[in-house]
Amino acid sequence: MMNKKEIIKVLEQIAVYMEIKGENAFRVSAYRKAAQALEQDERSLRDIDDVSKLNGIGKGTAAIINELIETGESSVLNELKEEIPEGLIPLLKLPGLGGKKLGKLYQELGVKDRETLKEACESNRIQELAGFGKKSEEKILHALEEANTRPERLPIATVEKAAQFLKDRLASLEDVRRFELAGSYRRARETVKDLDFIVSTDAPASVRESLLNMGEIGEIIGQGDTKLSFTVIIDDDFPLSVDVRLVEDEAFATTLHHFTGSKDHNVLMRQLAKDQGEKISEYGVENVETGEVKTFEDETAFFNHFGLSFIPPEVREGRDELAQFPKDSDLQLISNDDIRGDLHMHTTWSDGAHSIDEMIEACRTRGYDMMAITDHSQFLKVANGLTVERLKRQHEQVRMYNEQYEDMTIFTGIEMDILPDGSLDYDDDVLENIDFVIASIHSSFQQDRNTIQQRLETAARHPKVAMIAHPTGRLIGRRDGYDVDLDWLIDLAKETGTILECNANPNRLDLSAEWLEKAQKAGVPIAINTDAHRIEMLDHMPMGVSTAKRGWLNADSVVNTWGAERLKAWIDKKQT
DNA sequence: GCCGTTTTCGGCCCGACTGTTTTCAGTCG
Repeated sequence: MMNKKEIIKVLEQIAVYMEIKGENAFRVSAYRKAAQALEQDERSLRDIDDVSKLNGIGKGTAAIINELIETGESSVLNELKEEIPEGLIPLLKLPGLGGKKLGKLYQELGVKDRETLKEACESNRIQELAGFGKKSEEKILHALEEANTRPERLPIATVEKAAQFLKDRLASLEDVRRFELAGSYRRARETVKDLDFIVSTDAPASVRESLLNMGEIGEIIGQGDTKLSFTVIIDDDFPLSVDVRLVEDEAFATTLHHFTGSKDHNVLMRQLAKDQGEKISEYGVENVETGEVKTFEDETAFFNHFGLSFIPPEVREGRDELAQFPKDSDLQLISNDDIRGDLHMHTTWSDGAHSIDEMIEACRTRGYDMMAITDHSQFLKVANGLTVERLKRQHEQVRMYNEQYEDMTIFTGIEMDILPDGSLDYDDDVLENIDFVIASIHSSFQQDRNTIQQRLETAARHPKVAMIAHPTGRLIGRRDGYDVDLDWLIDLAKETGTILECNANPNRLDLSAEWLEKAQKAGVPIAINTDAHRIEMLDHMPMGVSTAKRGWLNADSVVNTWGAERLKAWIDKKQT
């Protein structure tokens, strides 16, 4: 029997094949919408009695889904596959090639995969085709070469530096009135395709000039009056695509909203506008009857115009955010201002770069009133993990600092390894006097699910273990986590009163937004921590908060908002 | 293909830019 994920994939595949076949674009997107409807429904396939009741799934797509459930195959997809070579599918990802053009290349030149496309370019047959030319041919060849070297989406951690560089650059330009980084970066997706900047200026030509004269420009992809596309190369790395929109200040809010997306969110907003006789574009909201265009000072005013309150970019995914944020909404998603402390960080005692008091001062600067010093335990020798003796000495120091600072509660802590054999790295009597014990896995990732889960269960059931850190162990774009059933882990955390972490390091973001959402529903408290190994890494906190927002977490689900006393009471409760 | 007290047909978000044309289709976000 096919699972939901596989069915979603089939529907999306059908859409892609139809696109190349040259089917009506609305028909194509109907299949995508059906896939989306399935994806956004939280229920498992078994719990949905009639798929055609879902909004976006009708007679046709329901028949396909039911056929898949019954037979594991789709006759529609099978027929499409007979008709259209599979090798064409990945070619759709090449910039500049859509379904129409690819269909033509297939029909007229017999292009059926990368190789035949390359040959067609090299034998100069493409420029002969109506609608194509010399430039198209060169672009396709170029795109084919690029596709080998560049991944499609990049983990946000890898674009952080370039994003900061461009922000600094724009901030330094006199002709820039205000600007913002929009797109999926602003929505805090885990990976991004490019960086989208919205820039308010009265002198677009000057800003364009300044940007294009930066030394870090790779190639200019396109430029018009309001739009500028180029690649930047920061750090001798790969080229990263950047889109800049230059707008007059009165259009800034609507342009920012438009290019923050998501596409699906924009569609919802535009339908809402249409229902009240208006039309949304980058430039404002037009009254269809009078043609009058209204502009807004900021996004809040824009949302208010439609009877909504400000919808955080992180939840603009075209789900039910419009219904969740009416003007008088009392829904308070977690925000940066709610965070009162950071409960996972390292110092020079293990593999951190700064001393205990340097970290304390850094946390005070960030306005916190609680924190935990959590170095590595003895098992992690490469990280200079603390022996029992060193641990005790460190904690004496931490307690001393805790006495010293009246405005900060400093918990003694440890990030204790869960060993490959399933045991914990310290004996109970060592753990006895520690305020905040974190348990985590740093070794033997390849063990089977059962073994991994036994390790996690030992930790979660231990009365002194307050939290499990980076619960999946993944590194985005680099390493999958270990094998764990997260539904199981969330149930276990709920049963044992164990906090789960949302690790704010942009390489991790672990748990991810979708699991945070499930954890909150189950009533499991979440801690958002930076796992900082140096002072600057404390500034990853907003990435964690944004991830939490994507998971619709409210402030009360996040222990960082509780304050030291309430947190301590929660930990104590587990031990009794 | 889906949807609907503006409903069973005729829409389906909207606009910029490119390369091809010589007024526009295709692609993209």
